[in-house]
Amino acid sequence: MSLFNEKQIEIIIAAERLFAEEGFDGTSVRDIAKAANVNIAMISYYFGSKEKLLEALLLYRVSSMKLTLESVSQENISPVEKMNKLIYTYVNRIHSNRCIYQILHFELSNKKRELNFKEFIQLKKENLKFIEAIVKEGQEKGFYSNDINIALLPTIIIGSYIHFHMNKVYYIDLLLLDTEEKYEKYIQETLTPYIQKTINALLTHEK
Amino acid sequence: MSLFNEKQIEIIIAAERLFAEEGFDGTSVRDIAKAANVNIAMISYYFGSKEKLLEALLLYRVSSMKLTLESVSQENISPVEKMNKLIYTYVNRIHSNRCIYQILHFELSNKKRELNFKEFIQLKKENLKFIEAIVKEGQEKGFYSNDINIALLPTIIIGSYIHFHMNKVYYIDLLLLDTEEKYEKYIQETLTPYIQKTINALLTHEK
DNA sequence: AATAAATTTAAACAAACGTTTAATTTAAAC
DNA sequence: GTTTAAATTAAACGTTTGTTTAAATTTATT
Repeated sequence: MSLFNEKQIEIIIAAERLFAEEGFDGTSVRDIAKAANVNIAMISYYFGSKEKLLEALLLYRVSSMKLTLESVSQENISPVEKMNKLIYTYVNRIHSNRCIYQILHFELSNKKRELNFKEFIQLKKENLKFIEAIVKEGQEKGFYSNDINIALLPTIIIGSYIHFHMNKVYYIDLLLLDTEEKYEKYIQETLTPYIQKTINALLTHEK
Repeated sequence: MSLFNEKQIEIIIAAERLFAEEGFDGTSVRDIAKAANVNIAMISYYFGSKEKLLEALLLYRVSSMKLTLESVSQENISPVEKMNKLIYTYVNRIHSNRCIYQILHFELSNKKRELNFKEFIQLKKENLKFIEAIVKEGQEKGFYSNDINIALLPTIIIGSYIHFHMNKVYYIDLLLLDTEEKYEKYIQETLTPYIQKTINALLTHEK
């Protein structure tokens, strides 16, 4: 059983796209109702308010983002390969969920609303544990340097991807990614391997 | 002669803080007028509209951000030291201008307003040239690998810093940075050196 | 088939929004 | 000191905002 019924999910999905594209304050409940093909009153009816709809959206997405890194850390491959797979999986997941990440980034750094980010912070902490396990395995097996700030590794991975995506307009201009296919291809074939290479270089780098 | 008079700059500065904290659509002209201690009508009087005030803010900040990396690339030090200094200067400048960067990141990735980002994109391209010059000098002198995607270097540098700052709430929790001093100190003494180390590892890393 | 509950609707609500007005005050020019 | 221009004000403008209402429709239960 899901937390939300079909109609509620339709509204959530429509709101997600609009919140990402226009911002929460830049989106009206009338916009959402039109995009979801429902009457304006349905948003209050199902969620109570526009802000509670945002909370429902966060709950819906964050809870669905759990448990994607666990399988990687249990595979029977070298720590270096594990790390590459983890970065690939991580970047892919953020890319697939880029709308909610965009919304989250705005809401995390803005003082307007008091939202509950505990679940999101918990998710980030759990992801960090998987990364930590792989790094420690790599250190024990002599692949990696012992002087690593593990807490900042996701900063580079996510930060690089998010910054690339947020500055899409600039990179389209600079790298001539004039079609959506070229943009997607660049993320898959250049950006992701580049992040993998960067993390690998950092982890194997000696003082 | 400045483009704006004192009163206009007061309004711009007040708007900058509010736009960063509450978002453009989350800030009303009445909020701005109150923060700048002027009558509501002064915003239309001086700038024409709220959106034109945002444009004025972008113009004001972007034009003041030019020419900070040039001096670094001309110093008589090794490419490795130059790169470290450049990253230090770069991160510091973004940190000092974090409000406008936050606004820019939202506006760049949002479809609501059609703003003129040409100046900002030009600034980024000029910064890239300085980075490129240092990397090529490092390659010629045998410090750096020849297999470097230079266009993506700022992605890591800025992306890591911005992501750290945007997720401040999370990092305060994770790294116990419970005072503003500790947060500032962490950026200076841990995050910036970490970014320097990462870039250095990537540049010196062999395939 | 009758009843009850859940869903959907159009209309209305007050509040807040960005902008404009026209009158007033302040500063500058002559 | 008078005239002209610039700056500032309070009030009002028409829209749009999120939310609620009460009636109508659909679905589920008995």
